[in-house]
Amino acid sequence: MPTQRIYGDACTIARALDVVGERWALLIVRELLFGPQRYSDLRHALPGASSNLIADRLRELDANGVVLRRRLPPPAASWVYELTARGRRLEPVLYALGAFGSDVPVPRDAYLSATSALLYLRQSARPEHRWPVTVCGIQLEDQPFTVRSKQGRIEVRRGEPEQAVARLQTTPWGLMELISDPSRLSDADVAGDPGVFQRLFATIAG
Amino acid sequence: MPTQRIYGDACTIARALDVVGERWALLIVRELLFGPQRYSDLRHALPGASSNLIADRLRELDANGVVLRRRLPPPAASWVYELTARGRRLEPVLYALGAFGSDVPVPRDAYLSATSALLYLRQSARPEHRWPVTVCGIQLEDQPFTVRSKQGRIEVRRGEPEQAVARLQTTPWGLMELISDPSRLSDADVAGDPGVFQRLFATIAG
DNA sequence: CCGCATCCGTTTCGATACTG
DNA sequence: CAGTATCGAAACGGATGCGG
Repeated sequence: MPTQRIYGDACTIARALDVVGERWALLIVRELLFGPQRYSDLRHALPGASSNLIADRLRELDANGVVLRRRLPPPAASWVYELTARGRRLEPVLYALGAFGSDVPVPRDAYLSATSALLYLRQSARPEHRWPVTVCGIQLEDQPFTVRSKQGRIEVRRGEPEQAVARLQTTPWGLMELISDPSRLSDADVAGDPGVFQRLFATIAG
Repeated sequence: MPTQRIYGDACTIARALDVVGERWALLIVRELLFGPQRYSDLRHALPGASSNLIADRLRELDANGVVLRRRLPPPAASWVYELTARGRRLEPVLYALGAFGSDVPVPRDAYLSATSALLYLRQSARPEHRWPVTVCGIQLEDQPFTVRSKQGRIEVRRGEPEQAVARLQTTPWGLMELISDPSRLSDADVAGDPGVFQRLFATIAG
């Protein structure tokens, strides 16, 4: 049963929290940033959230126009949740929270989703502006992502890349380790040119 | 009794929410943006929050280095809460939320705090860059604020201005009305040059 | 009066079990 | 796979109490 308590405060900050202030809501939005996800994908990405909570939040977010429940084309025939245009307007909120949270200690035995690891990569890597556009694939626990470094930025989206100069397969924590110590790339599961990842990860300070 | 639940998620977004994700936490931070506040001031600004909630949140925020509990100098001798440097790092989070929340409908019978009204003014007024620095005072329900328009921006802080070219006294909702219809300034309680407010409010579209 | 603490009914959360 | 159903535990919301 979705919650419906509100702050009763006219401030835009409080009104935003009326929509995404309940527990787990913003983490569900986070998981949808790089593309649509099924209910079971969300459960896997948010192992600490109970199933009814995720279902309730999705209903609320749907009712508030933040996410959309959509049926996949025939062969798949399952349902996915994806961000609406309004939902994507939460991106700056997530980035601001991420900047604040970077010096909050990591809890013991913390889980790390594939999306979270790639958000970290996206946020901290600074490819040089003069580098050519480069497309590579990163697969984290069977979830394929396309990573494109382009004009000083990184774009990430779910799905296999069409043509990639390199592909890396690892886990979310494995990716974090490779980022903090790119020399381990020599032991990693890389197809194609490992130098692409070497150069990209080397732009990350710390 | 302060809450102790955490997401157990290594993502910086989730870690931020471990600190400020509980109900009312970010609204307390909002109320401290323009200067220190006493416990009773916070209760007045957040009438929907129960007393134990505010006390619990302040303890949590204190324990997490977001706010500081400080004794005022002798004549006053009371306690105030103020943002730490870390707490001020939440400003971008609040602005991002405010931007998202601006198209969420205002709840019925919503309350509006003095801070919220001035955040709206600060966020939407666009004084022209060539205008001279102007200091005015705005008093909202006995709470004095100093508003300084300066190089295309507005700075707000709690307290009486030292020397102001104009002073306005009204309520938070009264200020919102004056912003939406500056012609009503002729009926407002203004001392000094009303043109200052006229020009400032006229820069707000809508 | 201020600054909380305590009490208590209600809501929400978290964990697990269950169903179409 | 995609959710419901259930239930104990925790958090919230409102009222009241109480020492300084």
